[in-house]
Amino acid sequence: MNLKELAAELHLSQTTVSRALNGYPEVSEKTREIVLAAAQRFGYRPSPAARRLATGRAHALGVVFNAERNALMDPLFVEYLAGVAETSAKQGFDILISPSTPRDEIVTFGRLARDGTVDVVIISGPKLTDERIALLNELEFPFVVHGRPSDPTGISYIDIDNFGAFQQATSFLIQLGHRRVTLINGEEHFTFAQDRSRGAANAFAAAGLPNDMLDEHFMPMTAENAYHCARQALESDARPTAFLCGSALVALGVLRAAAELGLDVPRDLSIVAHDDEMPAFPADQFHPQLTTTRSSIRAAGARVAEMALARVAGQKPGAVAEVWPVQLIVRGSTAAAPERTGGKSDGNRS
Amino acid sequence: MNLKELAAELHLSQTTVSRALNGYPEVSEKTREIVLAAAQRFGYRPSPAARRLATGRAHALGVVFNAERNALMDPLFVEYLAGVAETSAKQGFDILISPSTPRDEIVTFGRLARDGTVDVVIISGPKLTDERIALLNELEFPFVVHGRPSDPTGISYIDIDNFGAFQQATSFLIQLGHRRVTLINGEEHFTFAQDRSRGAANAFAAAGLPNDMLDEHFMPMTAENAYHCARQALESDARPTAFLCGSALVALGVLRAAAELGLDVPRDLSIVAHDDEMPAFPADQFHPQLTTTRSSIRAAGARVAEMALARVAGQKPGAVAEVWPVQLIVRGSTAAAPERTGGKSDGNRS
DNA sequence: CGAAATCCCCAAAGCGCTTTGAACGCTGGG
DNA sequence: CCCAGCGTTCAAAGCGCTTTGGGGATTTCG
Repeated sequence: MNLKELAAELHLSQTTVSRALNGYPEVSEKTREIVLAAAQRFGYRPSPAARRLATGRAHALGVVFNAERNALMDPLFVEYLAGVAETSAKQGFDILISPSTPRDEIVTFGRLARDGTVDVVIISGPKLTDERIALLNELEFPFVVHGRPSDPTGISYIDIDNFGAFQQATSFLIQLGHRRVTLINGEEHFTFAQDRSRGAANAFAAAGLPNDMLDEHFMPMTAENAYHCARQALESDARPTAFLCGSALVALGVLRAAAELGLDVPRDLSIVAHDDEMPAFPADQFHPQLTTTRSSIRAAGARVAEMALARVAGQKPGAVAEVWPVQLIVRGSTAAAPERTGGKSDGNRS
Repeated sequence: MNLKELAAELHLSQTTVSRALNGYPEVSEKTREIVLAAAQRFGYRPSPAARRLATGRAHALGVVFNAERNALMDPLFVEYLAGVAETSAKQGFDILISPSTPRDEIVTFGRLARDGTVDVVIISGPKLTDERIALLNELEFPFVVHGRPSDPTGISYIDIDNFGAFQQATSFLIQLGHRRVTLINGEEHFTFAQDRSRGAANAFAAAGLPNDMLDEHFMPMTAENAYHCARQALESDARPTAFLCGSALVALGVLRAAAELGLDVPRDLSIVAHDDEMPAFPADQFHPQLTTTRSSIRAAGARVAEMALARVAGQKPGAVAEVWPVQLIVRGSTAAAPERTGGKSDGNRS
């Protein structure tokens, strides 16, 4: 049943019926009720395609996702998507997933913006110099960002306090007596990795410790990468007594390296990981349970979708800039640093 | 730039231009070339919304996904989605994600089918009695199934050989001397869980062993559930010497239980897991490396999307019914069953 | 009581594409 | 020389909705 038929059934014009259904004021309450009742009764549902053509708005929100073989952030992405879905479903917005490889990502964004299949897109994981943001700005296409853009002026975004989280975690380790700390970070060009790096460095500086006791590595955050990195660090002369991990997956790799080398966590080695709350891998289900800096990536997804919809509804870009606090949760993977058996001068050992 | 403008530019009618672009035969090659060149030059892109309204086809494929707080299959879902995306991108199809809770899943499917926002939907994880399939059949809306429906007549589907995989894995364990085996399976109402169950049972029967040596548990396949289940089994009188796991996550839970009880894998306990190839948790990155029955959920996603598109292109439902073989890959988590120190009569022990 | 304001409602014009039915110019057989 | 037949092209009618620009009733005010 379409609008014309419904209107005929009611002996009203399409105009009136349309307006009644969409809550316009120039229709009397009486007829509105009649119309709504009839629509209900006949199970009338307006055609999204027609509405889209007539209004020019798609009632959909775009998310591009990396379909490259190494979808690194897998478990995170779904959880994030669930958050986005949560709010967008509430407002009857569709979610359009556009697969893309990192190479033609920018083309994908261009297509989304020009085609009009979506009204707004969400960019996640902003980089130091982000061409996606540049493009959308140039096209004047609405978007919001999940993460903190390097230049946030005129951009609505939401981020967690990566700086604070890693500063806090690092301070905590320093207080426990740890001096040699290895930070396994994400890839260097992501702003979040930079923030975390600065957070950790800041804690060292605040404690009056030299910066070179913080051994930092940037890499895609997989368990395997982390494993290799940790093995190498643990077998080196300047063996760290603590690891800062960018994600629970990274912690998993570190745990494996420690186990293989016969190191006990937390006796020989402390581990703090950032935890985005993947339900598939709850940090408190690790062995030992992980000390984490915790934030909900799902909640962030929900919020960023909210912002995206607000943006469609006319909210100015840059109107929202939230940085969510991150809580340090101390569990079983951290302890006081072991006695320094080898003395300070590790260099002599080899 | 729209069709009318492009046509005006070329001094041709919209009809001709439209046909030239869409490859209809009733336009001469000469003008087709001209039109295509001009379209290229002006960067003309037809409006999806208008096309959708005119043709009635959305050029989109629907996937509903469970946005409930416990998105159990998280890592799997992304990998699967990546597969779907891979092929649908190739044919320029959009992917529409519809979030849903298990409760109103059926409503979501109904909406998708009636709204015309998608041309076809993919159902995954069919159940023994599946109301989604029933609904779409009744509405005569195109769909394909990822997994094997309990009644596959007239339905296009693709599945992996769950029966064969678990039969093979179980036989392998039996050959290694294992007699008490615990199977941690998915939820009972899924067809794949039934198939796996039958596969394992069949192996026991074929070896002439009583069925009650196979201890089977149905549950959502999370690491935590598996952990609790494994603890209980390992602390019972009839302690199993081997586990069959429905997924790598399940194996993770079992590994933790074993570690906590001081059991060595594979010396004291063998583990075989089904592996859907989640890149985030490669089975060969576990410690010990997991013996698995391996299949690519991503490839399955790609294939099922292909089928979905074929379905849109007019292929008859039920035209495709593929069951992919599953390979047993022996790694370090399996070994010969330990000597039976306690004798056969475990019942006496308590 | 007439004019202006107020309410409701309507006819019709798009939105940008596809597709039907017709017409055009040309060739070739009768 | 005429007409059927073919290859190309076109004008116009939708697809189902929103929205503009009125236009009857009814009310309100001078």
